[in-house]
Amino acid sequence: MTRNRVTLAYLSNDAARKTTYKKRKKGLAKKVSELTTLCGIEACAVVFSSYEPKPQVWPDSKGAQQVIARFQDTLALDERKNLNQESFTRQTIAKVSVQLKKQCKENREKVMELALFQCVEGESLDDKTIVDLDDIDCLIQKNINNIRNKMDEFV
Amino acid sequence: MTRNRVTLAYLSNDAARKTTYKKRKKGLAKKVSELTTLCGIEACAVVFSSYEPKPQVWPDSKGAQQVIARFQDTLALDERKNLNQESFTRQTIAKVSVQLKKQCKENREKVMELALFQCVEGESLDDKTIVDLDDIDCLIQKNINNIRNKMDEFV
DNA sequence: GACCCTATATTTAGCTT
DNA sequence: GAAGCTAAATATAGGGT
Repeated sequence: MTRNRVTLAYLSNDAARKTTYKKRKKGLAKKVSELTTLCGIEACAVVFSSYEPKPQVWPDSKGAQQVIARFQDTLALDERKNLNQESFTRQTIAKVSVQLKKQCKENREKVMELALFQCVEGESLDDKTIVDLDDIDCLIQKNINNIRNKMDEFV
Repeated sequence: MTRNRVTLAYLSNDAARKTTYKKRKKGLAKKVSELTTLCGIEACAVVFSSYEPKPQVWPDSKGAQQVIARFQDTLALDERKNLNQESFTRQTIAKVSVQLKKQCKENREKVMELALFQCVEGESLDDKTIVDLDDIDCLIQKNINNIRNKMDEFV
């Protein structure tokens, strides 16, 4: 007698698939039951098949519904946490964005002061040493855009 | 070495319970996975324990949610069917109740005819053979009440 | 095809490290 | 207390009825 050497793939033989389904369904139910009693925990399983008109559930319809309700509660909770996390991140990014703008403005003013000072001193204006204000504007805008993109990841 | 001889009851030993939980949780997950792949069906399992902050679900959160959604759809459908069944039963009982009342009325009339006939014939009225109309009323009322009670089971 | 049987595969309790 | 080991228990594929 050659015995089982499972290949763990979809059983294309209809009859074999059905018998295996029935056997393993029973086994699964037992495992769920044992896990709950041995460990004193809540568990459920739901199985749909074309062999039965209704879904098969363990420990029973009501018990499964209770476990499912609890599961969905945790999902809802996670959702809220994520929303909180998201709004927190948005706020943080918004704050940092404002600070950056302010800082850029201050820097720009300092550069202008420096340029003015350089003019007053009568030194010849070297294009390589003097910072181009348009370049600074461009950098500022780039930074702000980066921050905006980061924010958009959370929308 | 004395090996396992399971009693299939809550494991009061904390450490043993935890290791058993971890092992059997893994086993359960495998069983769910195997059942779905071998038989090409939908299945899920949900487990709550104090060993993990979140519920453990298979095949994964999304997959489990799909199976659960389908399960809850069938529940809703059953609910609707039951409601239909209930209203059908109510209607049937109401009809039968009306029929019974009518029948009782007819019976009462027949009894009255009989009593009248007995008087006309001039026979001495024997209290034991003549039916008491109040008793009949009482019986009719009892029957109607019984039917009402049956109806109330479906409310 | 459903149900039982049993050889074999798989799971797991109790150890050990 | 996690991770690995192994004997024993359990699940089940394949076969028979």
